[in-house]
Amino acid sequence: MTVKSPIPRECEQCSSKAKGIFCNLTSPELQDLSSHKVENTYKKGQNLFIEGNPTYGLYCVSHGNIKISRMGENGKESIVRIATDGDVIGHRSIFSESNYSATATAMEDTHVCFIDKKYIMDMVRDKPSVANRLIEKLSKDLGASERKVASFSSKNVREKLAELLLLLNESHGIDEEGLRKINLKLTREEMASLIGTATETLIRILSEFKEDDVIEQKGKTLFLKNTDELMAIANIPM
Amino acid sequence: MTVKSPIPRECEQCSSKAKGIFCNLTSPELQDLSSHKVENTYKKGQNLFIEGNPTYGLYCVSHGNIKISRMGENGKESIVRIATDGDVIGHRSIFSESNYSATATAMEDTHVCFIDKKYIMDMVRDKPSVANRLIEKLSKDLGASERKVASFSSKNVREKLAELLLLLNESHGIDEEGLRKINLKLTREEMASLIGTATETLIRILSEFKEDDVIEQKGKTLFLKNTDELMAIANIPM
DNA sequence: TTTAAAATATGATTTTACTCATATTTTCAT
DNA sequence: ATGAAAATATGAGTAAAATCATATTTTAAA
Repeated sequence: MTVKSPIPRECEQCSSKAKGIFCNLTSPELQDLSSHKVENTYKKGQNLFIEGNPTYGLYCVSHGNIKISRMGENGKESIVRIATDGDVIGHRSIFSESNYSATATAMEDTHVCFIDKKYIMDMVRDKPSVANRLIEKLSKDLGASERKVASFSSKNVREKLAELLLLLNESHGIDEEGLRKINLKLTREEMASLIGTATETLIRILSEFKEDDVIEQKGKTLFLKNTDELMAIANIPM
Repeated sequence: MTVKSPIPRECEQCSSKAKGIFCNLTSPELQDLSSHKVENTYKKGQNLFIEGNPTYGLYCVSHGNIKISRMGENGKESIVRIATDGDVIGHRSIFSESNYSATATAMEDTHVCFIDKKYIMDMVRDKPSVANRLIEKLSKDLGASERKVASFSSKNVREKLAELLLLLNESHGIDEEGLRKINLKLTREEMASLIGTATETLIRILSEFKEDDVIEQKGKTLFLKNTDELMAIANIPM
């Protein structure tokens, strides 16, 4: 039995603080934010919001992994990204469209803080640091998204999968027994959806990677054994 | 000989104003902006900036089409988008990375205003309306980019091409003889690069569209004859 | 604990799109 | 105006990945 680290009740202690858009706020400002947030827990499979619904505000992930996905016209789910501890969700939608363009689903039991749209809007107007951090965050998100488009338009599945494993390593990787463990439970179908390929194709190439000793699989969990080789496969310059 | 509309010298008259991030500024503020901008003309093929170069500031397209492209690891160009009259370029890079992630190339003789990074930064800090518009713009750009990722991961070339034609219609389409004319000179190679496919494949499917009377080609210019059909092909709900 | 359902895995076949080849047309520089 | 280069076009062969089929393993529910 492991000792769980307690979930912080105050924004000041929250993992979202450093990564998020509130990192430059003063203590009193954070306390005000704290008093305006609404804490929520979601069980595995529950939705924070659904594609097409009107936007209510911003979500800060305090603990847990959340799947952001779109439903394609063909009925197939396309996963946009996996948000994790400290990530902010919904910040794009509240500033561009009136409705969410994707669905957010808890991948496990999750602790999330909700901040009302109006409070955020006021903050962006009154606190330059928040506006600035938000601009920075959106810019980085856009950069990442454009990189993804570039990958999708020039890479084959093998290259895209290698790239995905490296990205998951950055967002969810932890050290374990000298290897990098992808600390995230994903079905093969979900992995396939992240790179826009068929589940069977993904499984096949994953098997090739195992064959080539680039990754290892214990149960459902993936371990990276050779990130340099993955970089080479993904065509990422070092 | 056609009568050219004069290119405005003042931001207040500029086509960038309405679309851009400065639309809520007062007259004196616009005049100050005007006096800080640097006007530039670029001949066809000249670069505004190059991928990897440090960022200097923001570019407002007053007149002309500008290609934003990345060089893939495989040596093939991947076109991110085509910016046109009123568009802003480089706003993402100056707020996230220190270097441009793409190259901007004039597709014809072009008139562009350059605004220094520091001036923009100060403005974003001091004028909430500018920060707000910028946040909105980045949010919309991110939305568009995420839509593109979704398309790329679920659509085949035929669907992507139909979608591209519709997008070009929105950004560059004009009415002519009851049809929609794509008012933009693109080589087939460039069109292919916009949707991440091989040039030959693009030409083939374009021929199918001609066959099916969905588009028409006069010289190098494309005309859309049946946008509803294109929507159906692209799987875009009406 | 047993059983049904879901997920993983692998093979066979088909489809899609890429590559290579080559012909024709268009564009551009001299 | 003319020739070279670039762009467009189309065919043939190949490669990549999707689909369909089915077996095995894992997971979760009764």
